[in-house]
Amino acid sequence: MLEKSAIPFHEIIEILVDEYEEEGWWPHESRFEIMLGAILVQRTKWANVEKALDSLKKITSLDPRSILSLERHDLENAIRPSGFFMQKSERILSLSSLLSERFNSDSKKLFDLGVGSAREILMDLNGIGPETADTMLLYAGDKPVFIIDSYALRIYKRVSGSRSIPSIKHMQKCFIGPRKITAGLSRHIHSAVVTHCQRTCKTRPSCTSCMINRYCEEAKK
DNA sequence: GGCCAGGCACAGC
DNA sequence: GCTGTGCATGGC
Repeated sequence: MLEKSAIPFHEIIEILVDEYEEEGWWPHESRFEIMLGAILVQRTKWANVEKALDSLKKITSLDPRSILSLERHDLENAIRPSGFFMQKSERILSLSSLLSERFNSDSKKLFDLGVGSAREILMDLNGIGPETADTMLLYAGDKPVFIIDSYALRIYKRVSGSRSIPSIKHMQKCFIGPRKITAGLSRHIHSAVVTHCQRTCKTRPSCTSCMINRYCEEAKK
């Protein structure tokens, strides 16, 4: 009976993907900027991340060495709007040191090691967990990685009416369906899931206006 | 003024 | 292994 599911998840995801374009919702100018954004956005809204990135752009050239040359106080002040500024400045310095020392500040070299190795190296850094690592792999490394975040989990739980936490493999199977995972598909699914959860399937959901409510246990309540 | 936001680490069961 | 908690700011 384990992980048996009659819910047509990939049909649901198809609807969301059709509804929400992947309109460059993660703006960036470099791989490193994406990686910084992935740290800065932890438990924070993107609007606040933009403030932090804008401030950083004014005082650095947004590359690892330039970040490392900052006074700690200036780094903290720049990223203050994104919250948790002491933790996040520590995490940003760890990442910058890693890239500077082991990859000559070229993050592409890290991703060229492949998904498995790159993920392991990133997760060894304090403050980079599975979601942040996978976000970096997908958006900065252009790797075909499926991101499980709290939004994907929310949709899974509400649609299925299940309280238990499914395995990552199971969720991936549900969301991707029979298709082959590509970076492009994964980005599109991830952005659609996030957008849907921000606009409709919020902490307190607006089920009456939801385009997938006919599939959803939560909406039947 | 309370609640929430693209997590993670760490302590205590 | 799982659950609770601290981390901090900004916007509704």
